[in-house]
Amino acid sequence: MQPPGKRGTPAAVQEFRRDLRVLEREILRQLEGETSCCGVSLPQCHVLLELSFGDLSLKALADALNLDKSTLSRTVEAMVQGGLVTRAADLADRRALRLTLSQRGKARVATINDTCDRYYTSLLDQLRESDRRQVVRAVRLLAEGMRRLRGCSPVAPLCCVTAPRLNSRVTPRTRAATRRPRKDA
Amino acid sequence: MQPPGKRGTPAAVQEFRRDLRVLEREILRQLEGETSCCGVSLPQCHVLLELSFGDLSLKALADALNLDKSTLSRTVEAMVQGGLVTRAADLADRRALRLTLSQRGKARVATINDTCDRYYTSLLDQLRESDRRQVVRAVRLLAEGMRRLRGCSPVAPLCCVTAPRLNSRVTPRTRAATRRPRKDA
DNA sequence: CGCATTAGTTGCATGATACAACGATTGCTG
DNA sequence: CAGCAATCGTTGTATCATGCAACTAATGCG
Repeated sequence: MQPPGKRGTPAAVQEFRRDLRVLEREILRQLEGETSCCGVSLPQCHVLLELSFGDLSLKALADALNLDKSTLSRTVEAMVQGGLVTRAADLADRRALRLTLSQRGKARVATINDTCDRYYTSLLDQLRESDRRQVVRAVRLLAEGMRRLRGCSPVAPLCCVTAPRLNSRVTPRTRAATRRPRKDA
Repeated sequence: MQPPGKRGTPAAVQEFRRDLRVLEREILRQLEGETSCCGVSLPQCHVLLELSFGDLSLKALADALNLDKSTLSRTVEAMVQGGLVTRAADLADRRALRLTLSQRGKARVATINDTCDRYYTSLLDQLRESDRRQVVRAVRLLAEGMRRLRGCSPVAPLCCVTAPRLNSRVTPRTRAATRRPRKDA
């Protein structure tokens, strides 16, 4: 294993990396659980939260969530049918839609936020007062930092050369042959 | 909007919630970019990292990643065909497989880690020395805290009553009718 | 007025996922 | 030991989320 250009990644960073990975998985798992049990999928949840800050067009929403407009179109459709979102014609630009949270949508947002807050409260309650302040501040710093960094270079011009993306399409028939070498092996 | 049982979620928690949400999205975006550009999907990446700590059976892997064994079976299949993972019969228990990283797999892990480290380094480099130490420590605390909390109660017995999960299956034909109210409206 | 652009919808294709049914193996229990 | 339940992995099937491409409607610009 040749460390590619590794002029010694500090051990601290490596530990940090590991911790962040754990954190990522935990956050994801938590969000998954919360939202799915609140009756919306993760993307739907993101839409709700985004709209809770103000009305948006589909395009704006797609940009904000970094998703294709077609994807959002369908997601929103489901939410309209579910009575969480209202889709009205934008009077200024009749191509565009004006997406608004319905009362039910707002209530749902409140529920989600409440659930999250309860979770975060019990999370922070585990910690000592000083640690708690530190954690709260650090998360802010981290979020800001990542956001700032995103604007700049994609960090890795090296990485994109390496990779012949795997194909997870599987030819089912040939598979069995690959498997266990029968007892007689 | 009736605050359901809200005996006043502290403002600090609400801000913390917002920051964590940003963080979550940023982490996800970052990971997505890194791994997809390293030639593996996110789940594949998780498999690589998990196996980098030691060989596992498919079952163990599925448990570790909280995924169904069928899902993992296919994911692993793709990685075997991609030459990243070796699938050998477990001599002790011939039902089980022994999944191992190949040399290429190990190299890929190294690449991924290296890419991540470079990112995290530049992330931390943005910060003042004192902040940096705080952030590193806080992430550890947070990760540990979430992990600990996960063992206990699922936090929310309330939330699961509220939700008639939306159906994102869409009847395409009726859709157009719902849409814009023609100019003459 | 025409033509490029933009917003949204829809038709595909694909990837990730879960569940159920199944085959092979193991292990326990009578 | 014979038989049956449990376990591991594979495969069939269904669903959801997603992106791309093609299309329609509307805008805006020359």
